Amino acid sequence: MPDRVGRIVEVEAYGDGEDRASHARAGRTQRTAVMFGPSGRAYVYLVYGMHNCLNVVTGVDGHAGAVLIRAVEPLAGVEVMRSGVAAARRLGGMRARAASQRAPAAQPDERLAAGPGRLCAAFGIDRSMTGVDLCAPHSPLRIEPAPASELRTVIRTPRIGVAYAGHPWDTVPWRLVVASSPSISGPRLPSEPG
DNA sequence: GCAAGGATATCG
DNA sequence: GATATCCTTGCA
Repeated sequence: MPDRVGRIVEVEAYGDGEDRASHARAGRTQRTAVMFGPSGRAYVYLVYGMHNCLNVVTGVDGHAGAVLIRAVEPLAGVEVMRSGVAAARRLGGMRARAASQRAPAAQPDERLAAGPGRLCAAFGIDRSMTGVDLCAPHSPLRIEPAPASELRTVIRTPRIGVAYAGHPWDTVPWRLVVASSPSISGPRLPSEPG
């Protein structure tokens, strides 16, 4: 029985070298090698020097592809998640908090993993997880299909934080969101696609 | 609105 | 070997 369980409520798809927003745009490098391997493996990278982001490798072996997990709705193990998030914030926010003398704002349970960096902190995911088989029964990190009774309506939007990639990569609707979830990232949901 | 933070890809 | 850049976050 895993100590932490959550429902994935927000993802983004990233392609191969054609996709200017994908890490695979530079071709196969040491960092992105796993993106070119068999699907179902984890690809974890560090962004902005402090946040880990979890991806699931997709596509045919030999071709790059990944799905970034952007938000998870906690279902079990909330206390463990909370301690993980608190620990990550101690590392990142020491200076700012020392200046303000204030305790960090409390996070409601449903927001603990609302964001790619936060879900990694909540689940204790870092780059050492890269290569883990997310489909294997005994992996430390697993993704399983939800029961039919828990299926949710999903909408599509453009991806977040990829303006640098330019047209059309900053507008392709490759972000999939469970709009009804309180655990999605960002201040609020963009307008639904027409 | 913006700084923090470190690995990475790219250049010289 | 140096440096611009980045699939973010939390505080001002």
